[in-house]
Amino acid sequence: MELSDRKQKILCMAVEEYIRECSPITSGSVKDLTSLNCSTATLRNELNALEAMGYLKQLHTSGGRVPTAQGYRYYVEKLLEKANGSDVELDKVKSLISSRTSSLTEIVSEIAKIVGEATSYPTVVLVDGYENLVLKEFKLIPLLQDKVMVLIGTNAGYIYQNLEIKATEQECVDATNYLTKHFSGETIGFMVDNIAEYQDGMSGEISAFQMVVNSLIEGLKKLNKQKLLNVRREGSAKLLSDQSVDDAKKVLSVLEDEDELSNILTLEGKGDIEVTVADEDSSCSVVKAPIRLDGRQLASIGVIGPQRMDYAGIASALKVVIDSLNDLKGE
Amino acid sequence: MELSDRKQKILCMAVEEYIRECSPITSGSVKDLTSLNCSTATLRNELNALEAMGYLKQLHTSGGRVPTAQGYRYYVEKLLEKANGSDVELDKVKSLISSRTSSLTEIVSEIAKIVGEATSYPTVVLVDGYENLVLKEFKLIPLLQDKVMVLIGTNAGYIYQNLEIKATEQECVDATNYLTKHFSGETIGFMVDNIAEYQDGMSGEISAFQMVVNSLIEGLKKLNKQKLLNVRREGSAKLLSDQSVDDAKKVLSVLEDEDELSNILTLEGKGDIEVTVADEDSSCSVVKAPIRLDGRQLASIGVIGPQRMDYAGIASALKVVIDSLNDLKGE
DNA sequence: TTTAGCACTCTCAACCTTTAAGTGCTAGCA
DNA sequence: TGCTAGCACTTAAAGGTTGAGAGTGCTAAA
Repeated sequence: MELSDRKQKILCMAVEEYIRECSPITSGSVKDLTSLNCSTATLRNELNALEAMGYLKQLHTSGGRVPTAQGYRYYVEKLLEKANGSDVELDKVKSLISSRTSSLTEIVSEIAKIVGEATSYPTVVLVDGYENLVLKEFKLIPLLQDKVMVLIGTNAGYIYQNLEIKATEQECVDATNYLTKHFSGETIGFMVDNIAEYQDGMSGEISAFQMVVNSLIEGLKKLNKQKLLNVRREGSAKLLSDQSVDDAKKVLSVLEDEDELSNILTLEGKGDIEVTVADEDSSCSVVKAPIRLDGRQLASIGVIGPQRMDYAGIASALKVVIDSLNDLKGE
Repeated sequence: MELSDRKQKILCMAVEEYIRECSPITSGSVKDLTSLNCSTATLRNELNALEAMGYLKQLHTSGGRVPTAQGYRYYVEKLLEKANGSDVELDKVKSLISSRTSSLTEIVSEIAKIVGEATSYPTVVLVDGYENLVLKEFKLIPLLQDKVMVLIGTNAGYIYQNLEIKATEQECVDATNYLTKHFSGETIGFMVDNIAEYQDGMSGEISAFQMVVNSLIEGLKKLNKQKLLNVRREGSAKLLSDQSVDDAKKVLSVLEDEDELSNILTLEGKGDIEVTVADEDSSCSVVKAPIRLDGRQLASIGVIGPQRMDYAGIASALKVVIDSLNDLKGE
């Protein structure tokens, strides 16, 4: 059922006002805050209708109305239709891009920091697998005490791995060359899936370095299952001032539970920005988006907060950031 | 002024009980909870005396007493005298030790995690400079796009650095050999301070790789000024249940302020475990300790909480962890 | 030095009252 | 049919009162 123009206007204004002031919306405040030329009685009828449709609810008979989860959702949908840029400091995003010499971990942490600071809400970035990273460079370096450090350059920064194996300088060089020759330009997923085949096809030339390569692949498989989670806690102290203790507690609990964060950040659809509004089932609201590079999804980013939070600001900040990242070519 | 045995007993019991139950101590509860054979009236006199000395205070005329900051401090001092081990999972500490292949960052994060989980309080580890790390191994690796990755093995894990310079394979090998020859076994501080001298004394042999070495030292100087801070938020949601909203907010604010955390973690004395009790000046309590390796201080670790927190449990957990680490020889 | 006894103080919870805000409803009007 | 004015009704919030209960300080006696 589609809402009349006036109902839409009233509902959106109500949600925004409630997000801002946290005080229930009354027929009087609607009259003051909109340019609608009608009496409070008329507005009361409208509010009554919106309540009957499930968008608003009264906390008690004579105390104004507050948005329901459904009301928030309606607002958020309208919002995403006309999502526009925001005042995120684009400079920061750009400097991030130029610093691609960093490790993936640093880059992820930097993205979380930028969004966290721009929105003043807790922000989580999740890299849930390295399959889609594109390989650019390999370096295997023998270290003291039978260890080998593997340095893998990708289109999204470097990743490191420590292997507990004994290998000679020459074996490392051979392995480096072998990997560079066959897998440069491919994704990590491709390499892990196809390495066996490559080795089968050249059983003649297999030598000592094969052991090194196998160990690396084993390591990567393990690494792939681990999730790289970066959590920023911007504004979590502020939650206590802005929200009921109960709501704040819910958000803080979620932030401490890494499994739940992973679940939350898993993207449902193929769209861009997705919003989940807290209701009886989910204890906090999330605005999340995929991070892509060269068209492949690498990670997802989510801003976590209570039901009453600044969806508009967050969504537009996220949009700016992920658009910048998505535009970025993995040189 | 020294307290009588009985006063000591009463005060310590009062603090412990208040930490546990968060309800004011009355003459009745003291009688119930201690084995002292005297009447409540006598105990009232004692409580009165302790109040006059500043260890306890009444919130209102007839409502029992709670410890003052001074009272907590007295308790904590007594506590540290007889600090004993706890049920921290020593296995975890040991597995940490065996995983010295990791990077310093990973090790620091692991220490914070162990203590955070053992105490259920927010825990911060601060590495405020790399001067005292002992150098074991160098590897300079030329990468694509005019970059050089520097891998420095120390007695406390590896540190990485990315240099934005152009260098040949041979220059990197030369630099690696040069550094290994002169500084293996020394501290990073020594190397940074003395490198100029070494170079002066051998102006004849200075060659292309000098540029690489200089760039590395510059980088290390910069790195040395940065502080490596790892913050775990264990139990920060629980704070909201256990404490007044105000106290919880204070702790959460501190956790968000990296500068303040650095200040807090700076050790005052030369002792082992230090405890600061929250009072008018400091908004939260801290139990902190130095992390040493081979007798040199590398970092400090602190557990942050409200005034009313489990000092005994935290102090003993910290003691176990830092003793294990201090015993550790940086092979 | 300790104890028993007692008057005193203060919080807390329950209860009531008043006030002001905001509503739903109805009847009348465009 | 939609809008409006008016009015009775509801409710939360704030303020005040009360009684009960817990715990104290003080005093006099052991």
